[in-house]
Amino acid sequence: MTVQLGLIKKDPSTVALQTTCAICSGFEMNVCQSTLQAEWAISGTKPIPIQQSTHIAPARRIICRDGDLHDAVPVICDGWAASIATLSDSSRQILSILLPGDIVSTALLFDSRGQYLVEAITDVRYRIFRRSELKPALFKRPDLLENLSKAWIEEKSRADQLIVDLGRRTADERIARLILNLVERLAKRGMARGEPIEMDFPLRQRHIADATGLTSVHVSKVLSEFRRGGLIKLRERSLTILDLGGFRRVANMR
Amino acid sequence: MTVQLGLIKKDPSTVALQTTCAICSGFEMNVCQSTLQAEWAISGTKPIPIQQSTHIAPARRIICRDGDLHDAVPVICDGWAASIATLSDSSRQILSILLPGDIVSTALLFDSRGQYLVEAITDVRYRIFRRSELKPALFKRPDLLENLSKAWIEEKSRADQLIVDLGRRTADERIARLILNLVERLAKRGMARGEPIEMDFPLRQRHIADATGLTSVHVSKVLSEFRRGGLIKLRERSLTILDLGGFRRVANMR
DNA sequence: CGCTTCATTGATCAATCTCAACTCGCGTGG
DNA sequence: CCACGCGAGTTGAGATTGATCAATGAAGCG
Repeated sequence: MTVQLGLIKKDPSTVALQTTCAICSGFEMNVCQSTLQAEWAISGTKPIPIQQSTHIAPARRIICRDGDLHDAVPVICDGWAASIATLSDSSRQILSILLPGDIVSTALLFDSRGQYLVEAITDVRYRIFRRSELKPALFKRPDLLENLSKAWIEEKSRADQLIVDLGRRTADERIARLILNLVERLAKRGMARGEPIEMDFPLRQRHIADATGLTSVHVSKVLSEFRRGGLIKLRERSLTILDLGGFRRVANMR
Repeated sequence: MTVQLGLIKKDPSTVALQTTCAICSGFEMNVCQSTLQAEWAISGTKPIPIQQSTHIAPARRIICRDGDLHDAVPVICDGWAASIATLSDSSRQILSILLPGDIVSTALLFDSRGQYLVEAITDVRYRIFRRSELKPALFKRPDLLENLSKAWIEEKSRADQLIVDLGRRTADERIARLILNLVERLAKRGMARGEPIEMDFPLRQRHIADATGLTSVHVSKVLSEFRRGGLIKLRERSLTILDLGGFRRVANMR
């Protein structure tokens, strides 16, 4: 599907699209079809025609690996995914958990050197843009570039944070911080509500282990510990932070 | 000191400047005064006047911390430095070891949110550019932007690599990989020569520990192990890789 | 409904940390 | 010139964290 000047047919899922694309434009590149359309209506600026395609992947499916990224820049519209580095002994390290509105990696806008793969955690809807079109558009539009730089700083800052966590923190801290970071990111997207805070939490303990550099056995023990301490409730893919103060203390202390 | 149209007075250290700036322009932003001058001569393109100042810091001195970065983008001209995150218990994690030609962080070109400090490892000569001038220049010059994107991809890829190392590798592997990464980066700069490969290596074991998420006590033991195994020679701030194949094997295995 | 993946728990093991003592080289101030 | 203190490095003993192995039950999925 190619988008020209924002002229798009409505389809039955319009409402859902608008919801998630509203999230998306707040966080990322403003290049999505719906966004461009809206922008055109508001500002009168002529949107740049960017070829894009929408895809759906079921949970646990690989969305893309090295070879797939020659000209593709994927953006998560809906669902959770993870970018994962795999080692020769088949152990895995999650580099980043991708939430709706996240571009898989800002570096992909410029080059395709990715030593990792992207895997769906839940069912995922995502779009693929073509770098060969997106990149020139960026260079022409300082406002898009400004958005990009924000996404990039955010991405790098999270990577640095992860380095510190993996290098210098205990299992308890790593897990608590992973969860709190996700809570924060979800809250920004309106995906965490209530008092006490509550949200969908589709991560398996395997994912938590892969993200924190631990084994899933140990993750299970630590989570049980958290539950016993009345800090969180976590079951049936749903998470409640029962004692935010206490949990924060576990996450930051040392 | 402000550079206007590449008109600069020669000074006694011109030769040294040219040497390191040749390295620098190969790796980073091409905004340095010497580079701009040379570029002007070659291409006839009018260099952009960028205000910049040269500084010197002795080993172990902090080059900048959070607050210093409001409008400053430092680039290492000469010597080794490290960007370091410090935790509340005063333990430290090195995010990146900075070699001549490295910009401290490409994210600094867009924003000053840095939760870390930059510390000189050896005596360091560095330049500070002003973001308020550099950033607009970037947006006007696609070629500079292209250079920037390369530096950024490189930076992010190294960060991702470090995440995997800290999350999934043993002490031996982490240390060997740190050293091999440095060897590679130094070689690109012409700072590692010979057969077997030999180079200046000013890192203290403390730095290695801070970079690999280990304690310096354990680093000492692992290095002794490497020495006993005839893999490396490391003394008096000088490193020789005696058995490159064997050392690579230690670094990559699992 | 049968199979795979996920989660829990206990026992044991291994990697790394912590603590401590000692050496060495270096720079500083008396 | 010497004494001193400090940071860096080495080494050993013992403590701790988290990994590995194994067994079991529950949950998700075709």
